[in-house]
Amino acid sequence: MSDKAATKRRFLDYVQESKLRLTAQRRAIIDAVFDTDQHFTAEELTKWAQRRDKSVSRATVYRTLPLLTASGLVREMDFGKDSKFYDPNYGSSPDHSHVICEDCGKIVEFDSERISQMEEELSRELGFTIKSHRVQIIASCDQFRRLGHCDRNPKAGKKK
Amino acid sequence: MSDKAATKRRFLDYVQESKLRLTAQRRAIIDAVFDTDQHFTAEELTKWAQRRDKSVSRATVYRTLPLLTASGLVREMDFGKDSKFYDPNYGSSPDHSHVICEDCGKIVEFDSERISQMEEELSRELGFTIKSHRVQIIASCDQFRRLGHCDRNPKAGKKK
DNA sequence: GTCTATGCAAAGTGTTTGCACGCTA
DNA sequence: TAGCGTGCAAACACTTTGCATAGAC
Repeated sequence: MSDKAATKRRFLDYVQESKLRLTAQRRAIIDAVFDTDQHFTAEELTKWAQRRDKSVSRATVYRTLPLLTASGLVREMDFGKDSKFYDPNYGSSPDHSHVICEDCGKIVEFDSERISQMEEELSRELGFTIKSHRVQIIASCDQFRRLGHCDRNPKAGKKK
Repeated sequence: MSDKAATKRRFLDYVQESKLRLTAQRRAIIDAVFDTDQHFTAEELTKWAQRRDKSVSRATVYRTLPLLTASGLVREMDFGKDSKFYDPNYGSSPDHSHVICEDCGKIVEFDSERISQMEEELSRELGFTIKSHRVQIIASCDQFRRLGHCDRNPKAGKKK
């Protein structure tokens, strides 16, 4: 989990290889992305990046996000909420899935080799080649229900 | 799969119980929903419903969709596309998941008890009570790649 | 007759884009 | 210097909502 620095370097390499220019704004956005383990929205990322460089605009964030996902180091996710979420841990562990807690609002990652087994089966049965999966488990939080708060998310309860 | 009629009746019961009014528009929308096995968007549903009753407006469709999902007979799904999809087969088989094919555009359903096994494990490990899941397998279509078309979807290839 | 449901059009929301300018390579 | 990248604001696509009217019960 602490190979964030490596992931960031990998992205910088990607920028160079792709003959993209490393602008101050992109730097701020990248720093913001690889400084967190949390899943974030475009709006949150904008805020974080602007903290590092006030000149970063929403438009640039939106234009940079596809680069991040194209590089394979950030994954775009859709939880059925209003806006998309982005997962900065994709580079270090590409195969994880998510538990989304309705009570404490926390997104928890998990790995499961069972999913790959299932996919192999499906692949054979249905004549598809599996490219990727999106597994989201919606849960409620035992601790939250018991105690009214949850260690996983100090801010629990807030509704946006 | 042919208990569509039963599912529709269940929904009509739901409408009565909830003291909702059974208007001509709602009837048209419901008929349209339970006349298909396919996953659909709000726009498609509007079109189908209008074929039965020209007076159905987009607004009414959007106002009716929450009723359909609240009744538990239709599921809202988010495939990361622009608009949401709705699954009319939820009432008859609540636990299925989806394969979304990038080539032929088809959405195929599958059941897997492996998922429930996995969920039980997670529940224990993480202290969550699992409420539901959203499992989407993104695939490419073997037949489509080989033959340039796919039996699953005659319209294959069309982009929106 | 009451009060929910509707159509219309306007407003919202998150995201994308055209344009002229700025700045990296 | 060439041309990609940027901010701004307008444009977009989907969805929601305010309002006056229609119609189910």
